Amino acid sequence: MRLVFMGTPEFAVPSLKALTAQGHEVCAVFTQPDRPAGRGKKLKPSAVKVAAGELGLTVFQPERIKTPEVLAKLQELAPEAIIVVAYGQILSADILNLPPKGCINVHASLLPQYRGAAPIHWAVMNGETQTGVTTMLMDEGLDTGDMLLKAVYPISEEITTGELDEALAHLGAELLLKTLDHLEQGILVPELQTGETCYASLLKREHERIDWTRSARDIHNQIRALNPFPGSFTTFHRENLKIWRSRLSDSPELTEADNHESVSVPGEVVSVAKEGIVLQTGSGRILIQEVQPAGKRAMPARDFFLGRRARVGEVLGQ
RNA sequence: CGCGGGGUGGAGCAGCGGUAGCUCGUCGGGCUCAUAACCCGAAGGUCGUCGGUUCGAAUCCGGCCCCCGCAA
Repeated sequence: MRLVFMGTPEFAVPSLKALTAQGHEVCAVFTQPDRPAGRGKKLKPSAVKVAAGELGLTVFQPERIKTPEVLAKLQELAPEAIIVVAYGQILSADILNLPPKGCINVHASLLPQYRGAAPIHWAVMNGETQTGVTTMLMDEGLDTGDMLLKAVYPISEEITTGELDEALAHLGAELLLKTLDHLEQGILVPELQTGETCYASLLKREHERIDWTRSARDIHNQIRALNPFPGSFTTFHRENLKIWRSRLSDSPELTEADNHESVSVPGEVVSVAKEGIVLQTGSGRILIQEVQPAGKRAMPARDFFLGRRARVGEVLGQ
């Protein structure tokens, strides 16, 4: 099928590669313009731009997609369908109506749950036990189009957003191929989104700070939800400290610490063990395994606390 | 030139002008039914790099390389 692909981050790359590998004709790739990123405000190309370059595809990076020039270009390209995977710009009705077979979007959640920008982060943050990917026929709303196909994926207790993102990116790519296949066969049955919906908004700085009065499970979910980006943080000795990895159960140190009946306040260091350090929370205790102090690289929590001479009884987040 | 922190034995840190120290790890020995616990001992460092100041620099000054936090 003759297609135009629109996508930006790493999540979209497997879909793009799958399309070309399957023999679809990707006549153009649209992605966000290179943005200043990293320390020196250097311009950085998007993951999709890099992949498209490797595949030898034509790339367009309009600052705004909703211009007459871009519309004219799309008309000239005359795709049968436009594939959109985490592009980052809202398409106008003119574009949505342009391809005869419509605009198809791959979204990283089981719609109508977690519409919006950060569906994976929020699914993990909220402690969901499963999520998935959905393909839909785009309309003018935010992830409100009629659903085409879905694929379910479990969220284990230890998986991080980064790991889940990668898994769903590949699952999404497969689902996209299947969707196009069914589309060509004419056996797709678009399904209206009904029932309970929720939105996954962009993360804000306050979502990153750890509130030690919450439960150990909530905090663990937060930590893995924000790994590998942007990270959860707390403070120690008045410095910011990112927490990258934690564990709830299956730890001798944890169960042993739980047996002590000592009174601890949320955020207090209960013990320093081989696997990391055990902290008290508002409900239960959590093992912190990997941390990163400001200006340093990530390191085992044990190394950090030994080097900084942390003691049992000190309190984080103050 | 966006703001800022840092590069010291295997790891994490301290030292900030006078021949390098702490915790952990490692190795050897001891205690113990046993141990990731405890005790004794040992090995291991051109202090990122180049140059300058000085009687003398990890420590002061300048260049370069590398790592990271914030902001975008």
